[in-house]
Amino acid sequence: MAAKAGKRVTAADVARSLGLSRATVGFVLNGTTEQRISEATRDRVLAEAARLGYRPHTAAQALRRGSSKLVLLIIPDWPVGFSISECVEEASHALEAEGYSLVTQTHHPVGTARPLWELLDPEVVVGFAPFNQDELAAMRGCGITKIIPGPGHSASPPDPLGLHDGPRLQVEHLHTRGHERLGFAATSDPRLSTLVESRLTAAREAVASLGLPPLVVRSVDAPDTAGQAVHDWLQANITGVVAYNDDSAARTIRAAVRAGHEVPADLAVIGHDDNPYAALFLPSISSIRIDYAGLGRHLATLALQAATGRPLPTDGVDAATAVVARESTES
Amino acid sequence: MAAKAGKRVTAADVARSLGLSRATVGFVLNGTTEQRISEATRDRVLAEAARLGYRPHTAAQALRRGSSKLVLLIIPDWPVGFSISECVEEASHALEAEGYSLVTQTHHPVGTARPLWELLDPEVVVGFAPFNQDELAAMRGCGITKIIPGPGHSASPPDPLGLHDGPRLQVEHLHTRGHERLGFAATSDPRLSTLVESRLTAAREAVASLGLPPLVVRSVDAPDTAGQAVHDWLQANITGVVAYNDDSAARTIRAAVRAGHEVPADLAVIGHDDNPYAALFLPSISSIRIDYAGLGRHLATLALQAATGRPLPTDGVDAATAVVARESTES
DNA sequence: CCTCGGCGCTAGCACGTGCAAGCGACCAGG
DNA sequence: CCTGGTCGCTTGCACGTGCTAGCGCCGAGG
Repeated sequence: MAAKAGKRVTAADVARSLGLSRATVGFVLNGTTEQRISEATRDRVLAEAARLGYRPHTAAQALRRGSSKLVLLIIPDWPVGFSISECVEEASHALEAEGYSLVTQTHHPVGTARPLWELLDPEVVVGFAPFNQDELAAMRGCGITKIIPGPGHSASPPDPLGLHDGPRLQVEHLHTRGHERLGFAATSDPRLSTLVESRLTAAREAVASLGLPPLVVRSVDAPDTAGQAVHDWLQANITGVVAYNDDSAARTIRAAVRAGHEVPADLAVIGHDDNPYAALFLPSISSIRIDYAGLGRHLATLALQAATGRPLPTDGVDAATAVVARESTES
Repeated sequence: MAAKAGKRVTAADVARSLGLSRATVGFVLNGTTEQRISEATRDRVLAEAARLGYRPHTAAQALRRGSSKLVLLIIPDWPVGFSISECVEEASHALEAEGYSLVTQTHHPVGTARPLWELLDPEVVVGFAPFNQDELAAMRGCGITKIIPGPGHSASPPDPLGLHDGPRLQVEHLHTRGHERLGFAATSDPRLSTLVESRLTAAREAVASLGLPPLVVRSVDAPDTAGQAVHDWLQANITGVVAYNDDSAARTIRAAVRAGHEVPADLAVIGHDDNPYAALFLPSISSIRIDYAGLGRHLATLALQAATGRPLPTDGVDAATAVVARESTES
């Protein structure tokens, strides 16, 4: 059944075993339509390949064809929780259907580990947030040209990470609950800066379009700054806080409760990302649920589009972001 | 400076540009000691390679040398939080020093995405928990023989994930605080079963060695089962709960507080993994901090050992697990 | 019977690299 | 002047695959 111990089964082994040429085997296994192969031969080859446990040598394929059929997904070091794996799973699936494979790397900004694009030379590199100039330069230096989101399309049109929809929903949720004066809980963590900025901007737009007074922005990283932030907000008659994510929301709530205030009576707070801990918190935290599966499919479509060139019907983005209402905004 | 647009710079390009043979270039770039190369030539080659921006073609190297120099780390889909990236980063670093690279894949058990070992053919596959029979069979089918933890060494001697130290520390921590009758908060999530079992076993051993009454084990997955668990524990005069992880701890605390009890006065709870949210919870959750950096170095050592064959001095495992005492166990 | 076309298959090159074997030049010793 | 050895470099093969060009055979048409 299996091969002799330790040796790899090659297409040549299959050919030899059948008394055919290696080319024929290659044609069958690749399903080449250029070349006509009789039904009988095709079946024999497939059966023998299966019997011997033939696996194409990826490195040889990549060498010959010049492309690795790999897509590298750079995952930021955010505490986005494990829901991201659902996104990865879905994207992998969609890519596999086209013969591509997904490799992920969590990018540790402070670290110096060599980025994977240097040695996997993937066809496409996909990120959740735009890459900075240094990263772009490094990729170009490795001959990688297909990058998403590219410098061209500054923000991917369909808004992959709910950069606009999420904050808008947060603001609208608080507004419907009667909150007019809103604060924004940010973090000063530099590695999050781009995403914080994106979400803050989106929240500002939502506030403006509703005709509400401008957001009062504060950082809530450490307990003391969070306490100060809560103090400032209440001083300014803020009654609702849009948090950058569930972590910021938790910090805000913690500081408010510790200062003797009631959540949501004195201060309503809504987070973002629907981290699993949001539901466990006391009080449980209202949040924005992101459709990670849809996001994964979307990213895969983008990647395939870039890889193959053909535009692929962008069959309606189905990444549905939604509010999950919990105790931190409901009485 | 850089290459002509779109074309890859090969060792042959460097050689041609200098009027040397490709072999010479290869010897210099590989630092081969078998072959003597004059200092002058060596410098010229290195300079020209740098000038042209030469990058070895990984696929070609892998093909020729027969090994991919890749280590695949399978990360379980646990909500272990993002600290795991520190572990990955550290392991990458240690592996790079030996010319190996680390690729990670979060294993989504319910998913059907093809495992990466099928197409990267890594030299070693490393996991946090032992692999099951199906996975082992699949790997062997792809010709992967070096697997950690292997079926041979059932549990890696130095206890990578704090499988023994962590639970022992939890029990001892509660015991020092005067708790004699202890409960164990588990989860019935099947994908966590192996780790839960490991930690439960370790906790039982610790309890036994201290001469305490046996652990009362309950699941705390859903709010109602958690409520029942808390009820059972208090009924049995349990005063301290060892939680499988911080998530279980949070669920336990939530249920206790909701039932009108005080934490830690009525029930002290200690979690595991020191998830970032443990410190934010109300009350903040005592936990076990794992030395992820040390764990990463350790895993890298194990992988190199398996890859190269030479035993590599296991220079003292420095993975230090420690208790982080917080409000959920301190008055 | 000869020719011609198509079907089914094969010979062989190329991809970029690592490395074994070999080859010319130079130098010292006899 | 010849010989043997070493240094520095080159020729060339192998890795496993994708795919182009071509080859033999067989049946049909003239």
